[in-house]
Amino acid sequence: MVRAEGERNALTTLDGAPASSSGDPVEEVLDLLRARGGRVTTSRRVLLGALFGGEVHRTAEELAKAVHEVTPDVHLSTIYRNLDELEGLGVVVHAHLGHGPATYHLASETHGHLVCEVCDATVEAPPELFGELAADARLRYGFVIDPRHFAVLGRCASCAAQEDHPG
Amino acid sequence: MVRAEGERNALTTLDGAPASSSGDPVEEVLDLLRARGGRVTTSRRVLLGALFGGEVHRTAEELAKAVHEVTPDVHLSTIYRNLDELEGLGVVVHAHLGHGPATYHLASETHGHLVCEVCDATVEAPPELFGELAADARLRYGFVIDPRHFAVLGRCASCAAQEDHPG
DNA sequence: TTTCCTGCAAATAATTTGCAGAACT
DNA sequence: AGTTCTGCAAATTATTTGCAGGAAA
Repeated sequence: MVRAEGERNALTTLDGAPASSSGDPVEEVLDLLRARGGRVTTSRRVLLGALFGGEVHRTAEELAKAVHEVTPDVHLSTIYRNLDELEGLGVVVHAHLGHGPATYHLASETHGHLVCEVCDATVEAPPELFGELAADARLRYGFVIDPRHFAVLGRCASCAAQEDHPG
Repeated sequence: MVRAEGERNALTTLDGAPASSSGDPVEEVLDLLRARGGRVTTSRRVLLGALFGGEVHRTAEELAKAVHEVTPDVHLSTIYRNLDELEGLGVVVHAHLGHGPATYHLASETHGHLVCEVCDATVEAPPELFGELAADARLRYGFVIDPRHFAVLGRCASCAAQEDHPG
């Protein structure tokens, strides 16, 4: 289940266009950004570096902390603006896992989330888990669920167990 | 699908104890509150009146507006505190439907939510829709999903249609 | 008369925005 | 040069909290 850092690939969700440059996923995204009229800046490169390495789910604040280890002067508002930009590019998605701040992750890391209301543990669930629900929702309501932007709340295994036999 | 106001019942989730008084659901909840050492106040009675009549999903702000039509001096912070109290009693639950403020509704109105990311429309989905997901989540992860505190994001029928044939 | 509840003001947390200067193309 | 980004400060939104007076039991 642990994923090596180099293993992550960029732009897999963007219709098969073979990314141009180096093979470095960060540079691939930066190329895309430039192709869309955006500018390649240090803060964006470092943010992407943080996104492609490290924990999957991170808040803007946590990403800022990672960015600051390389470039301490990047302002939090810049992180927010860049995450927004990257989301528009389809590279990043955010999700609201229970209460607290939103978390951001790579769009290529598509999954749903099961979030424990008691201990805040997050289980990443493969999209298949939602297949039946997706089919039913479409059939009954014409509703197309978004498998990426997802948080289902409840009790994780250990917290549920503790509630069944308290004390 | 439209539900007459008087039809709503109180305390259905609380283990079968037949509520004492008048049959008015508001008064039933107030009895419960008093039994737990709480005090029956005007702001609580009016808030419960608002919850038992009117739109199902409302934000604290919207509930405050409804309360103010009867008693204009109830402070928003009191609404929050009372909603919290009622949630502790199991009478009310809140859910985060996409972005924006939390919404509150009666615990007896149990359902999941399908929220459109484009137009914010909310479809109330019966718990059965999540049956398969609930079973799989429990089987594969030991995770017990909470069918009440739920928001699945995606595209509603009309917004999904518009994306398929744009323009 | 004791404990709980309320209004008010202020604090908090997460995020957004206006602006003037700095950096990319 | 011309547009886009950035840092900073301040505004916004949603919610919480401390406190001192007022009300329910």
